[in-house]
Amino acid sequence: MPAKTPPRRRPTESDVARHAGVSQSAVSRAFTPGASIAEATREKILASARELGFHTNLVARSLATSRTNIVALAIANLENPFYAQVVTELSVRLRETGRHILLFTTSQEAAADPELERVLSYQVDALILAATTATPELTSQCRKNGIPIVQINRESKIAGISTVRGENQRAAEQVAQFLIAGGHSNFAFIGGTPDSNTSLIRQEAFCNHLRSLGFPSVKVAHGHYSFQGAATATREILSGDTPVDAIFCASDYMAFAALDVVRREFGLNVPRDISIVGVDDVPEAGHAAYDLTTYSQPAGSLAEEAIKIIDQQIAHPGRRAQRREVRGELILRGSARMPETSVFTIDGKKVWRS
Amino acid sequence: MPAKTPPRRRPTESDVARHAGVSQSAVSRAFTPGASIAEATREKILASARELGFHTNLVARSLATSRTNIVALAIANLENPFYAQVVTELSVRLRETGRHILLFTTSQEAAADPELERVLSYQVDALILAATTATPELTSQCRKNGIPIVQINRESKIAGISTVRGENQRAAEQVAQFLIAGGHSNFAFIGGTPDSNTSLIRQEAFCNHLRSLGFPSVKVAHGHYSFQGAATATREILSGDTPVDAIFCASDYMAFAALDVVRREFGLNVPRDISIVGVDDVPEAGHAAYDLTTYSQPAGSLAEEAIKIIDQQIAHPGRRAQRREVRGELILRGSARMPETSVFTIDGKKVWRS
DNA sequence: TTAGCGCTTGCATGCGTATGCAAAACTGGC
DNA sequence: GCCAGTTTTGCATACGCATGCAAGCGCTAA
Repeated sequence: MPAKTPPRRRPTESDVARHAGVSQSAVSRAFTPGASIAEATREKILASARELGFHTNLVARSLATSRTNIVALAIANLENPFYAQVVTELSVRLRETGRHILLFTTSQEAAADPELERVLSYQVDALILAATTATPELTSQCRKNGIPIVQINRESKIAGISTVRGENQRAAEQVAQFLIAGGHSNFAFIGGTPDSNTSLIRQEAFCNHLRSLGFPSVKVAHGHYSFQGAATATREILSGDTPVDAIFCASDYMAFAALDVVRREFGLNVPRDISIVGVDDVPEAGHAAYDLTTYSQPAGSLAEEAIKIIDQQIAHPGRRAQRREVRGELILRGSARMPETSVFTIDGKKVWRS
Repeated sequence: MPAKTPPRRRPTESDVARHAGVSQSAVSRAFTPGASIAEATREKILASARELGFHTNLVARSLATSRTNIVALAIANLENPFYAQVVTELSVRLRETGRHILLFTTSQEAAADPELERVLSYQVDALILAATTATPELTSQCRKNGIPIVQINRESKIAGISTVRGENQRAAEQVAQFLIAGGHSNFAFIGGTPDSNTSLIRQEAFCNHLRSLGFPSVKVAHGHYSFQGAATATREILSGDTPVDAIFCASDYMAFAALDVVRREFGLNVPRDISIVGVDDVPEAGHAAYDLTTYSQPAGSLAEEAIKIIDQQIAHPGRRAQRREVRGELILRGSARMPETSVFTIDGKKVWRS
């Protein structure tokens, strides 16, 4: 009966050292960029390492350096393609600096997610939250441990949390202006969760702008950032007794649901009977099936800014939290009636100049 | 000038031990389920830990136990909602056993991704590949180090890699049967990448089945699993001189592109002029804008089986690689012409019995 | 009262790498 | 050929936790 394959221990630096006839520290230095080691020795060591199939044990390195090069990413709503994009963009950019993502999928009300406290145990270098918010406890714990937190697309009332977001205020106002120019007069808004301040800011900017221009009050419903939720919200809005000829949705994903319901269940023609506008400009918004007019929020830029903030906070631990805004623009497509004037075509792209 | 906040070192077990008047090992045991420790001591320690804000340092624990409780997940195509679902399902299930995901986004041809070798450095407990395949080198490295590999939705010619997939063969045959029953006679297939064997198996089963029944040869084009790629493939298929009245796509995501092109660019009516069928049954397939007929491939089951395999491999390191198939079913919606017979409505759901 | 047993506890060491410090090996100039 | 200066190297220890082992403890039974 053949002996079991020995549980072959992974080679360590000591193994490599022995094989190359040097000390363990030499091996360590051979793998540390900028360390003091002769080129010849270094090559001899790398050769041995290759031969033995050695790979630096990052766990041990992390213990010794107390840096893991791991960033925790908590994300809700991965089914929303916008956040899938955010994940991808973050991943690509972090990889450029040799870092990786430890993924936590959470519910929207991460406020209540105790699981997130585990980030503290994992000794991650930073914490990024997308579509969720940190609890005050988590925040203070992280601060105590010097772990910077950045929230993407969610504001926070808590001090100490940095924020990256799109142009919520401007987006809402531009959309309002655009819909007015398109001749609409009965507006509705589909928000995310009632407590999401991103959604709230958009809602208030949208409503205030319209109110200040004398339009009747905006119908508001909440889609909770989910597809089904938004579908329900749309039904609610269209079933009321006041007519609605334009719906502004707090995300493209919810706008898709609105389009579905408006067309299939209410038999309306878009944009003849009703206009629908979203926010994000996810790839799907450009697909023929939706052809959604929307205010963009570039995932790549959000990711980039988030990482910049993290890096700064790591470099200057004392520095206070930052808030950054990333520019977007109104993307004209077929889901909203075009104004008769002020629409120009530049480089084959339609643009509206208010 | 006020002193800077001291770089407050995180409390360690020794700190807690001192505070609670016990030894460091006692603290360790207090946090190790099943360890030998008196309940009273344990509580005293937990109290101290809470007071000091102590959290187990998982890096140190990992070094000591040589288990990280981290599973590496390499994923291509996160923009395809199917894989976003897979990620979520894996995340939820792994969390149940206290594990987390270290995310690697790769290109489809991960064959060429050297970045993945890093999983070896991170000492992960297992490696899951979704929509990509491992290189032989990576595979042997992993085997040497006792890291099990599971591929989701991609077969592998390499020994030592476990596999979880949907019913590729049956799916293709069922779809062929269904389209025939719907009265179609000119078929096309849009595959993923030419070297994806998942796509190949579907293609061959589809084509062989039709050929054996005497239908003209199936037009084949490759969409490379991307939206734009599938759009191009669709144009290619429809621009030929032979007519096509049914397209089977290797994924829902590509089917969406086909629908877009067929409708917008060729002005065809679906399903009157042409039928389109996908595979996966992603949530979007049920949305009104697509209403796609498709063969399902349950992401949750795939995730579950993948984890089961991993756990077995970890428990029995010697055991050889496994291949599992997860059941799906044909989901009838509006993108494909209904056969005039054999379609029943069960629980409000349409079902086809060939 | 004491031997014996089982449950708790602490001691000591190991996990694999990084790094300050001092010793060793070079280097170049004279 | 020798010395001062510069690299390069090895030694020793730290990082924070887990765990085998033996000592300590309380309790039961004789």
